[in-house]
Amino acid sequence: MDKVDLRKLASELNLSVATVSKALRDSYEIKEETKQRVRLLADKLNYQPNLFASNLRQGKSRTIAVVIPEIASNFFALVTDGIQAVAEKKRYHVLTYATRGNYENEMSTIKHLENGRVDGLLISLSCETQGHQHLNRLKEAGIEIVFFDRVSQLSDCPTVTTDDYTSAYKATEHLIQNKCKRIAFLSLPDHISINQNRKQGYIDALKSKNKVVDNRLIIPCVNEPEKDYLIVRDVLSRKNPPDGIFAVVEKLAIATYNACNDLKIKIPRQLKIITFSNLPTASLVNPSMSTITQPAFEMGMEACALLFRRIEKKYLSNKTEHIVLKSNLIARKSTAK
Amino acid sequence: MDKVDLRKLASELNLSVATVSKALRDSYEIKEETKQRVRLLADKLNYQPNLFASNLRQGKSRTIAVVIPEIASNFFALVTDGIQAVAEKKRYHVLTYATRGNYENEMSTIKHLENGRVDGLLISLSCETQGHQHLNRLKEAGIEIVFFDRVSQLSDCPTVTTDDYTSAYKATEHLIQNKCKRIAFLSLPDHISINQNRKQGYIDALKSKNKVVDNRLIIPCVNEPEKDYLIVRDVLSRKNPPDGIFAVVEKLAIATYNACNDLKIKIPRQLKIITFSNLPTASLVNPSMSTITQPAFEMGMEACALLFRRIEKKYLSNKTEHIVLKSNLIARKSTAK
DNA sequence: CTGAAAGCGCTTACAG
DNA sequence: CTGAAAGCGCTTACAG
Repeated sequence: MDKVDLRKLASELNLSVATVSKALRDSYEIKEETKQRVRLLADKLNYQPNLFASNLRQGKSRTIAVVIPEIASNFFALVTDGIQAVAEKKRYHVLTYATRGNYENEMSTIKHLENGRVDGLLISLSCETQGHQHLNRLKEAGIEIVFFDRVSQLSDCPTVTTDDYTSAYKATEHLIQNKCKRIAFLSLPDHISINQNRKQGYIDALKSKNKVVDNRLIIPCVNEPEKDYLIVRDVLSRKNPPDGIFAVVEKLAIATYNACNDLKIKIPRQLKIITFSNLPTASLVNPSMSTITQPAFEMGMEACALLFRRIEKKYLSNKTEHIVLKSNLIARKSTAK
Repeated sequence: MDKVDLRKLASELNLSVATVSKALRDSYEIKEETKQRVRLLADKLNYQPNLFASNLRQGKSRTIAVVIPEIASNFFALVTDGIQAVAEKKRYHVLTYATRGNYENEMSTIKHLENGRVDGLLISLSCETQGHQHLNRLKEAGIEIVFFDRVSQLSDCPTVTTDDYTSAYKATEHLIQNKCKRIAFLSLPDHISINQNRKQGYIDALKSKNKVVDNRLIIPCVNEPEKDYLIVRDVLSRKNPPDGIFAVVEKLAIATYNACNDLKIKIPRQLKIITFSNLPTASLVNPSMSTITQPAFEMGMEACALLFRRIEKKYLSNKTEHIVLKSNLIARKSTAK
């Protein structure tokens, strides 16, 4: 079975390649009867246009890239799912890249996107990301960028985030109300905006209750499972250990649960825990875990829809959209009095 | 800043486009000095070759597609992670498509891949998949296919799976040893090979212990969270309910936990549960969950490596590789006597 | 060692 | 309404 291309269709139909191409693109220039003949044969021979040829010619790709720190996380998996759902409807293809929280990876990935391979980029920054030259160059190359969750404050790109400051404030308040005196904030590396917002919410909530903000209770983790576990266990083994943990991501909460099991610390009696999380088993763990749950799937959909708005009508892009979605605080047993 | 293409480099360097292209591809035809001049300028101007042009010309894409039923599942997220890790090293791009367990989706996705957009496909079949014409056509188009986990018995493509029959046999045996008399097998829709292997393992284990296989204890779920929950709750509310549940995927186990909570059924006293699962919180749920854990990340790596072996040396492809990885049975409290 | 030329398979402005 | 021709940006067989 030879390859079916426009030339083949054209010769079988005694038409020119130009006419066949236009017919398949439903051009007003072509009469209905011809269009039908063309479509019929194209279907019969299962013609599939060569995307590289048409992308090259048209200068667009109907493809977007998604760059995330990791795939195997409930949050990012749900976001990606939401992105796919929207992209699929638009008949766009989705290239996914995991940076593993590594800045070098992120830079080289983005550099490889500069050749027009994609029309747009949805990105959640890796933990280590600091500079923005690589993203600026991409923008200059005419590729639309939308940040989600872990956004950059330095660029004027559109963003989709959740109300991290407010959620963190409420979560801290919740711990205080349930009698926590020494609340440890388990954080990711510091230059992530999301982390800064959450930390600020935590700090402001403490201040508003006239609690002293103790720097030793802001625990920077490193985003490596084993090391994070050791850091957490270390904190819980201190002479004057915390009686409340506010974890900025779910894997730190899991590390805390594991450390408590190993150290025989009772949750919530000796230690209360709340965390940002999209774990489907939050209500099933022992004890059930209080969470702030982000609308991850929705975030993916919103971010992708926003990206398409930008791709499809660039001329309107003088204003920069910032969408903020609400997270949900669900109190369970891990923070019970 | 205009676009930097070969022509631009060539004119700045007083060379021909052909020479520049060859220099960048490190051709033996070009002298070292010229190569260096070219590379220097290319770096300086941040030249990125247009992939559509070069793919069109060369007839390959350095891109693979991953088609999975869903992204937001620990298992598939881990597999995808493993795939990415290998693809990244080979400097390949990865297009991801989620079929949502829908056959139509799977067909149309695969049809769109027939145009040479990718060099290879890694696929785990959707629950509903039955026919194989769409995959056969893709093969005829010269695109290499590797199946993983949910494989097809009908094609002669290479596969990467786990030892599902054996694992299921052992899991059933484990339940019997812990005194279960009526073990319900919660299954996915039936035409998935993985499901058939797991079911056969279950049946054979029962037979080997001289237990009757009661068809009513093979419970087909439908792969929709709410409906599955209702099916499970219904089973547990029967007059003569099961005292053991063997779930073929983790979401059915989660449904079971939820149903037990609602119906006040005590695990493991009244009901024991074991499931195939990659949940990071299996040891933290209440009670901790006995699992058969598949090496998901490794499966992704193996499948991707196998695909590259096929892509890179098709001439050797007269034998079909089938890789089987070992799963791990981890007994926890949910199956304790 | 370098370059002119053809061609990958499309799309589209233009002519008829 | 149809078609001839140019061109998207590369790569490569061939000539010199």
